[in-house]
Amino acid sequence: MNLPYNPKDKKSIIDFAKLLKDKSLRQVCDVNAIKNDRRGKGHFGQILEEFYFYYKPNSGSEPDFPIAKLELKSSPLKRLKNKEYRSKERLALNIINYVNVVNQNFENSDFIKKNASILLIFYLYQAGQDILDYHIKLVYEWSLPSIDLEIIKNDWETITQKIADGRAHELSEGDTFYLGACTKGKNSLSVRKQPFSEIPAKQRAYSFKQGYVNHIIASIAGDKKEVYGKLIPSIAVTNKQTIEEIVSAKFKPLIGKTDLELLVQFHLDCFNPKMKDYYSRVSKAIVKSVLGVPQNVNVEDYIEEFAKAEIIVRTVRLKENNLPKEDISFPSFKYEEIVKEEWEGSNFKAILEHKFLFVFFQFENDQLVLRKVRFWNMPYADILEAEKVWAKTKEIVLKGHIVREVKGKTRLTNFPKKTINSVSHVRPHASNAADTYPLPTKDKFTQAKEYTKHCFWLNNTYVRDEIYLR
DNA sequence: GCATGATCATGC
DNA sequence: GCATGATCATGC
Repeated sequence: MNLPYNPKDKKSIIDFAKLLKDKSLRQVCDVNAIKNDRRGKGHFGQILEEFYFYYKPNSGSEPDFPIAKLELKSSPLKRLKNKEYRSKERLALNIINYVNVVNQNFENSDFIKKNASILLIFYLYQAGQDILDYHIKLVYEWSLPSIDLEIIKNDWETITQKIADGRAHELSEGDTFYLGACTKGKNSLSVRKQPFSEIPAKQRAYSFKQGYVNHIIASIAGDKKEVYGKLIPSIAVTNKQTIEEIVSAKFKPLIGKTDLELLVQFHLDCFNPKMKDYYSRVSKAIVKSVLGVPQNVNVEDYIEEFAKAEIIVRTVRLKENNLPKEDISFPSFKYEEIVKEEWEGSNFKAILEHKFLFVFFQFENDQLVLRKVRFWNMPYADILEAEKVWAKTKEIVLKGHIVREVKGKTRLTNFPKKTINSVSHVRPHASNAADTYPLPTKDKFTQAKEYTKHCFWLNNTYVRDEIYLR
């Protein structure tokens, strides 16, 4: 068959791909040849390969166009309320071959062979729409930028080291910054062999984190009228220095100083100690000053490396006995959503697989002292513990067994308590009792169709033992 | 003193 | 108006 492009010539492939811009699959492919069972979620890329570029999908370690050394990737965009475009998800790359990778180094790895140069095709996802009608928005050839290479190499080595340690089954996306190891496969039963342990490991693929994909989108969209993400000033990660090292170095001279000393040092004189949220505001302001972030923006939105890695910054006040004064809350969950989720795709697991930056202050003679700064992500065993809390919560909502008893103004619930699990528990997270989300099942005890918003919390004892003291 | 339920304050 | 990060209040 005569191809409409030359598969040995990179430019020819890219030129042909550019014709996809502002089109849909229906407009460029022979739709009648596509079977109905190929039209579901996840088939966009396969249809593109088979019915536009005319080659059979492959999953070898070579790129899709081996001679031109070009990999083809398509991925969905979403549109925000403010009309800006963002990546809908992480960008999944090649499957990690646990057995082979331990004999490779970064430069000659399957990852580099496959993804050094990628032909990126971004389309706008619209719920309910036939995938044949998705609008193709961006077509671009992209290669690993040198500015990110050091961090990505570090990430690759972190993943490889864990496999070499016989801990492939404990991999988590939170282990790394830009390049993650995301689960891949139909469900948690998709496992494969690892070289230094008998334990089967979940199948995983390299992936660029969503925040990193947003950065790619912003850089390739250039000065387009439609906004595709944001370019953020960098804290200038210099060669051979990790994000951890840079941030630690910035905080190091300040460890042991009091909140008042730090406020003076950074000319932050606008905080009234009588304000209810004084400490959280002071902590945040200090963190911003240390990292060079203007006071009116979020750290996560301003620092390029934090945005790309989707690092979550949390400040914690410890009591003199090292116990955090409060547990740590997350956004409230919607009852109607959690009952439809599976653990693998759940919001809670997604949060727990993030990289966190914890900033610890501690009370000392009624003063607050900057004690420690720590990058952290949840170890695999603890994610399994959190899963129990999540599963129990889902079950309770599903059965409508939330309320156990009403005592005056207080309702006792069956949600997992702090004493049940070492990692996490469920508590209200609302403006007041009337601040509710609808229930999928009427509550058996109160007959209510809605219930006060709740969220998952990290136990303060867990934060003390596993994040602060460890 | 802590666990659990309830609520606050801000910014977008 | 509400999402988010956080703190308050009360009973055991």
